[in-house]
Amino acid sequence: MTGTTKTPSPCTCLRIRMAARRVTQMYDRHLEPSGLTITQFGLLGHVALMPEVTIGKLADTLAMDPTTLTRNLAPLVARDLVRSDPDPEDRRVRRLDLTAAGRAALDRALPLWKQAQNRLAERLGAADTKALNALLDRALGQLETT
Amino acid sequence: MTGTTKTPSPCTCLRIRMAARRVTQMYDRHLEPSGLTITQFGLLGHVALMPEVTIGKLADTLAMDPTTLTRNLAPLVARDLVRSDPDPEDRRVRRLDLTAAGRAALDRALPLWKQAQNRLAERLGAADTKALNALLDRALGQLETT
DNA sequence: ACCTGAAACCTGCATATACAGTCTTTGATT
DNA sequence: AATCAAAGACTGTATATGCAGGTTTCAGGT
Repeated sequence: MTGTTKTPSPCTCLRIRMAARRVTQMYDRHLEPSGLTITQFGLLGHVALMPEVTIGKLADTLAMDPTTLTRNLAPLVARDLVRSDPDPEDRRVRRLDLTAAGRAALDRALPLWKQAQNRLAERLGAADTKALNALLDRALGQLETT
Repeated sequence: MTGTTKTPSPCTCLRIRMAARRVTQMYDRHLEPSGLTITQFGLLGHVALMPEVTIGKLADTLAMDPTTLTRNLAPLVARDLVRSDPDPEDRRVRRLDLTAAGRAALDRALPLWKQAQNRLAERLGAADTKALNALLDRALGQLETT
């Protein structure tokens, strides 16, 4: 008997965190056969689209602290899905890239992610899904650098 | 130079997680003088409104795994802001309550939370804030028990 | 009284998150 | 060339999150 949530909490932060928990769980369950979490899937996807990206740049793109990104990359690097090599031009920075195994893992996970995405849209309805995405995008724009 | 987010990521999950990170950071910074995180503030507030609540019931209300709630309560219990006593009627369950110190901490933090809340509404605009809250509430309703 | 299944919570493990502080490297200034 | 400030990433610590599996307790059936 879940489902007796009686708290019309006035706090936007709690609400968005609650929703993030639920949505994350849903995506993680769909992705489970791939051995990736939604966070890891997102990292692989972004590295695929941004070859040679640095930690700082990617962290900025993801609104994630660079130290958090470093830790989140660790299991992917350990499993040899992502390469993180120092740039010979500027040895302060590291350049991220997918390995062949990383590309393969991403390809395997893609249909599972699509399933989750469809499932969510089904639950929320097309209109609400679209509206939610738009609102979150606007919010992210307004909260840059906080 | 934060602020060059170029990813109109099609993934609702990543978006909501990004927004949750940003919003959480904002609230945590406002709450910092109180020595509470927004999570801890939320727990104190809910325990205040639901005296004698059990772990399971509160976890359900917050869309949070009971094991997560147990861990999140630990620092509050350690600092003697929350009491977590076994129910004599049914010794499987624990009953949560605020201590006097917990009540005081909550009262001290309240104006800081209000500041954060106002600040967010200011950034997003009144209309978007309202719309976002409503959408998140609907989403949470649709995602019950996932 | 005994067994058994379910309920409620906890522990072990792994990932996710970020602040403060540190180390290395770079580039600019003298 | 020596110095020094800043950039980029990592480490230490602490909280946040949830799955798998375990323990204690309770309620029902025999």
